[in-house]
Amino acid sequence: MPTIRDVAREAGVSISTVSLVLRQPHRVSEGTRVRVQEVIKTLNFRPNGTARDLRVRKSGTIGVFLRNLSGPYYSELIGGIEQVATSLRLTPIVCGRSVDEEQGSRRLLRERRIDGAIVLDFGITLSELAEYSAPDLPIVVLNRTLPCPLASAHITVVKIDDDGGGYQAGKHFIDQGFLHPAVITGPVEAEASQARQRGFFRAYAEHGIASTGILVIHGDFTEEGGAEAMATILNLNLAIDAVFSANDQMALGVLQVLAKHNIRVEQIAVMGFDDISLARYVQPALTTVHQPMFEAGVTAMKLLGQAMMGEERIPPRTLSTSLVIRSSTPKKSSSE
Amino acid sequence: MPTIRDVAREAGVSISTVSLVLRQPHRVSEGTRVRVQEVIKTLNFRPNGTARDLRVRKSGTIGVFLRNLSGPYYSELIGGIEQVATSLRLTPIVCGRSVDEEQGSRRLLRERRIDGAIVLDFGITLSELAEYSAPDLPIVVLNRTLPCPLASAHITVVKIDDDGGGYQAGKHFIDQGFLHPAVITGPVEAEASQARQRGFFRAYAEHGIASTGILVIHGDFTEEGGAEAMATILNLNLAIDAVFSANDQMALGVLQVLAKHNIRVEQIAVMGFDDISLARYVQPALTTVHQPMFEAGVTAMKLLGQAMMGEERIPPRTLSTSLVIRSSTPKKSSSE
DNA sequence: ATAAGGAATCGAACCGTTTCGATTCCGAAT
DNA sequence: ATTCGGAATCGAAACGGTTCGATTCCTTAT
Repeated sequence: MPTIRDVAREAGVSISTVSLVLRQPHRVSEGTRVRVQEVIKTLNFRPNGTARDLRVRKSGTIGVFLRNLSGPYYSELIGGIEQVATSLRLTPIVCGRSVDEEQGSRRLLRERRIDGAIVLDFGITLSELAEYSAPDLPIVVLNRTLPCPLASAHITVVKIDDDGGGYQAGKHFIDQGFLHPAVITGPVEAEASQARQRGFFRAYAEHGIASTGILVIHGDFTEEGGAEAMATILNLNLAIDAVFSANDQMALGVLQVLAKHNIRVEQIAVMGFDDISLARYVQPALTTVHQPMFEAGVTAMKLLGQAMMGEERIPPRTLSTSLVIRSSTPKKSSSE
Repeated sequence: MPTIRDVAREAGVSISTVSLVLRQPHRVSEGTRVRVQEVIKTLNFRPNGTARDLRVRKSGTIGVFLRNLSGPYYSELIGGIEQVATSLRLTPIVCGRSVDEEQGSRRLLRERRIDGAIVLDFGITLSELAEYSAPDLPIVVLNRTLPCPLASAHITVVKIDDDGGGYQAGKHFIDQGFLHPAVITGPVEAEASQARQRGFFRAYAEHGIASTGILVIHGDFTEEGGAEAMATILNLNLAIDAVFSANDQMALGVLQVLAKHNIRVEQIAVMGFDDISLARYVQPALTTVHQPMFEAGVTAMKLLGQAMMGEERIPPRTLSTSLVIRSSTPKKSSSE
């Protein structure tokens, strides 16, 4: 692999001239410029990015850290990020959950191989992020709440209005006439599902139904977990007429259990959260709360861009959800 | 951000000693070792990866280049890659399709920021890859055929047996009694779909049915494309009893059109290819040919690992598909 | 007491760029 | 003829680590 030195020698100019040809061609006379460019072509010289990074102290690269790479859920998010990143001349590189402490996302952060990061993987704690973040390595965190005074001047939060989404869900249930719902929430450490549940309760509270009367059971955000939770609920033999699941995946499990017991959504309605693409396809199609992932990607990347330009203490953004009504929540026939 | 120099000064040792503490602790006496480690901790020193990369001429990083980040299809592949990569102490970073020539995957390749690559994005041509590949930057390409003599000593191919999969599909149709199939294939430039179609034809040929009697129509691998293709087929008003789609996505579109026209799979059976997770969920559940993506990831990463150890001209690998029979291909009732 | 050998530590070169300040060169202005 | 100014080019110092060979310092054998 030829270096800039080889090119310089071959073209009979100094190293700095070659560099100039590469970065600020207008500063070099036409004669030498074309000569150098020819040598570059014939030697197939490509400047070493690592060396450049070291010298200019940045990489033109940002990290996107996901929990796992699955689902069109993320692909939309990344689509949004990429759209903005391209216009900022930045290359996003994405990493899945880092199992190994020494590899993956944490390594990129620790070793400063990136100029910024967008973090969704909730396996990376806020205190870790606070430690890694710096003026030249700002971080945007998705879907988390920061302890009240911004932990670090270089961390920005973009979140979905989970509480509002939960409220929309509750409101919709009430509108359809479901007054005896049960809730399948996520793991306790998942802030998002807490908020969803809170909003859901609020809607019912406004309608005069106290949360104390609503059964809550914890799931683990997986399909199987949702199924188990639903089975547990059925065993209790309560008079419920609807189930709100804190994410779509679990709602899928709920639908399966219901189908197995020959219970129709007219008897027990089901609602999810997220609007994963599967939601549209299952039978009956799942009513759910849509998360604006593409918009989240765009917003996150824009804010990261600003932070990379030096802006500090960027205030958090909250994006609104929207209701997607499908067939799993049919209006309840008049009689209660 | 402190550098190794700061640590050295603070700890009263030379730079080389600090480096030694970091990389080969056993070579440093216990006393200085703990002292240096303490300074590292208090200064919160983290070695700069870029500087290290430059010196040792590698990054411990490999690129995974996808066409788009969507779909659990890829998440399995990446799962396989990550599993092996971790054991090799390598960090995989994934990039979507690079729109901009100056950004994304191409930049990582060109600027040698990675030590190896696994390429699925068929937007990157083989000749490009041949140009980028080198002893210290081997590449594994998925699902492509190389022009006969290996184009480069540092490119390895891992592919799915598309032809075999197509054959399995054809065989299954025949077994179920469908003797008048139509085929919805992919874009002409997609080698894979050609091979699938070829295998499919072979099965029928063995059963005495010539490919000349089988209608073929081109789709674009999307759901809408599949729907359009199916609509076209229906308009022709032919006496077909089954449709083989070169991928699941298009098959989904086919199912929708069929449903809209109130045609049941008992009249026109449908089969896809890929086994995306949706296939299990649609109504009726889609019979399809499963691609071993996880295994593909594992294989690709293993071979890349070998190539990175210096092995050259690694022969291509082909992985077998398997049939997943669901409800979209019910056995045809005796009468033809 | 001295030589030999091993452990601990160090100095300096090096990786491949960018960039700042200096130098050369040339034509125009005085 | 001399000075001046700008354009073109260059030399050398970074950037922040790793690593090789040299040096220092002990301990042990002679």
